[in-house]
Amino acid sequence: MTEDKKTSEEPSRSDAPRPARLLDVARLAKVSRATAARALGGYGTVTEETRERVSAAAKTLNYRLNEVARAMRAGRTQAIGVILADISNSFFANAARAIIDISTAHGYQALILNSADDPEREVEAVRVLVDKRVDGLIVAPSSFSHNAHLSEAGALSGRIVLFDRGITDLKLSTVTSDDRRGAREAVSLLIARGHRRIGLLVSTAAIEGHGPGQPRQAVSTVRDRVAGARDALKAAGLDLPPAWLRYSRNDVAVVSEAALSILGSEPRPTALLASCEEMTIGILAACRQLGLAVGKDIALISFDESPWLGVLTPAISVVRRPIEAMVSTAVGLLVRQIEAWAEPQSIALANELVVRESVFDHWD
Amino acid sequence: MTEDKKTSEEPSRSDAPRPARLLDVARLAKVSRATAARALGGYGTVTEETRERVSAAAKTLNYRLNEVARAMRAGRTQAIGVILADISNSFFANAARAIIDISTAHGYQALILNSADDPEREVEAVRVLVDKRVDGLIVAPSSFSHNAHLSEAGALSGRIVLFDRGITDLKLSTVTSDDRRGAREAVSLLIARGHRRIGLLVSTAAIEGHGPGQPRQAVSTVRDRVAGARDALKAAGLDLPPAWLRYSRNDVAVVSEAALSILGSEPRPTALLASCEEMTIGILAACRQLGLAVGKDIALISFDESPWLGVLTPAISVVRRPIEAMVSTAVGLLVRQIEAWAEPQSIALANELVVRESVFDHWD
DNA sequence: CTGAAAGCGCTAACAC
DNA sequence: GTGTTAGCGCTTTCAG
Repeated sequence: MTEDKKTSEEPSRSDAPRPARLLDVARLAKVSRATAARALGGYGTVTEETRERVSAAAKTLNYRLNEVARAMRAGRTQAIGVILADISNSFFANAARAIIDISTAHGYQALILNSADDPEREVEAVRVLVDKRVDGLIVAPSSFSHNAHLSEAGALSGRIVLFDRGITDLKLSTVTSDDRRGAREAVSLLIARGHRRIGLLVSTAAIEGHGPGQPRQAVSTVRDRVAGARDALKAAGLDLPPAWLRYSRNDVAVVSEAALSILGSEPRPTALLASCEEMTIGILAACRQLGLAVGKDIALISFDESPWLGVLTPAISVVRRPIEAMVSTAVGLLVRQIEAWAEPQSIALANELVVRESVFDHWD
Repeated sequence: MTEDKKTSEEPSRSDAPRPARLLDVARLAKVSRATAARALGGYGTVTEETRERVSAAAKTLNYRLNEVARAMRAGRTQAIGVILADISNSFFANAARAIIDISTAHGYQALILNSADDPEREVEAVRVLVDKRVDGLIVAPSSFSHNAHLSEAGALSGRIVLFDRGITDLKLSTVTSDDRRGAREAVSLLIARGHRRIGLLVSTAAIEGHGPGQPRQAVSTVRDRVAGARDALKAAGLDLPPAWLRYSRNDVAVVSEAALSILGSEPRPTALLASCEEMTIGILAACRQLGLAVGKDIALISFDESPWLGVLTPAISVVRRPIEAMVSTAVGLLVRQIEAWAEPQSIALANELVVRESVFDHWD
């Protein structure tokens, strides 16, 4: 029993006694560390009597397993790293809360970092999380092309899931929503209701201010939504003049300006598609300023559901993205890849078009 | 140089080679681990030449420090645990994103957990985070009284900061906003504008459904806001009949019902104070249903700012709580307690009353 | 059924 | 200036 030398008794500077270790429990129970570990861990074979003695000792000393040591020993941290593109965007904020709950339910701790849509910060975030030895990574990439750090993320190969935004030339698991289709259906509805002049306000970090041209770095969600809208317009033989299309940085002031610019064009669109909650807010602000009534002068459909949208007068129609399901799928996929060496796969979940009062008939 | 036995060369099942260790770097650079550590860590003394050799070796092997091992050795994880009372509440969702950014800026990783306002889950969350050996804890407690786990959080004593909600009989650092005053000012404004019948809709997890009686477990924010409102009413000699006061669970359906119940009372209040964004949404839903116009039939002030509130017609007035500053203060305080053994202190930050169109004059 | 001992990857006190 | 060595707290052969 006289293994290990006894620890120094000098009190730490803090008034709190350092937590008990397994060794302390073993000593008190008069067994070896191995036995104590077996008793507490519920594996191996221990007499019922010793088990109880050890449990009692553990309780007495208020013993708690040191997860850092366990992680070190096991080579697994039971943590997944999460890098969100822009946590100030409500979509990612909502994703964050779902991730916290769902990864906890899977027995993993989520370490969430924000890249603020800056590729440099994203690279750094990957580094930090890899250094922390997370067991896997969920990334909403900030750039379509700048992604070497993902393919080469060394030890994590095969344990990365792309979230919300796809990168076609990387064979990584990817969970998205089918936004091309979502946008197509939304615009098709507007067309079916008689609208002929339809504008688009699209959020992207890949631009300074706002403008009509698609930025090179635009991520897949941006591309898909615009493509989907164009699909629908084209099918109806309609045009999308630059004046009615605005890519905008996701910043209140800029968005309002972008919205004003679309709504100030001549002729003005009778309907708008907004790519996220923040774009909708900008449009509402612009309408207020111009004295235009949504649901009367301007039809509006927004991406992303939010509780307040349904209680406005008029209530705002949305393309509801299945955030919970997306997160749940992403975490599930990742956990399977971590624990069962599963193959990467890509999944695009369906959106739901929720029609409310902001869409009205408009026949010239 | 021939310390340690060489590691087995068997390839791991994964195609990814296990990451290089300090020992590998040392070998390649033909120095000892200690020297390699010194060279890489930039402490101690090493020749410029060896330093470069080691750096080169590290780069070649793509060496990254194992933070788990470092944490184990150092006894510090550079992580802070965060337990939020209800992350589905927009206030805490906003706090979460601020915490992620701000703790990163302080060089700490935030481990965020959600107690869903359940004391049991909160106790469990503390346990999990203590086991992970976080360096400190930020907690938005779910209960006013059920808090033994906080006072006795063993090794963490002196490194806990209460966030948003205070617990008077625990001498822990606490960061709150001055909600009693916030509510008082809001109600005073309504009174000054001529309102005499003022209702309150207050969110609390400590109740099933909704009702007029304050739950025992109600946390400090709930108590303070109601107390502040009562202060103002009392000063004006006004009454708060039970029919105009509703404590409600933070659930869309329940909130709407609670709002309907207040607005359905006879006589009906001419003004309402809502304790958070979700309460405001419930009130808007109820008003829609009853055909009442906010800003005309019903004056409204809400706690918590949110971008959409300002673009409604009418724009909603709010008691703006300084979320960023609160988080920043809490993290700063905690870091100081971790790194400099600072004393606990309590700070209540001022709210700002933002008056918008939802408040109107009402003289009988 | 239980104990001794090795070692996860790192750092730091102590030699040389 | 550089190397040796002893752990941090845990798990897990391998003996007994």
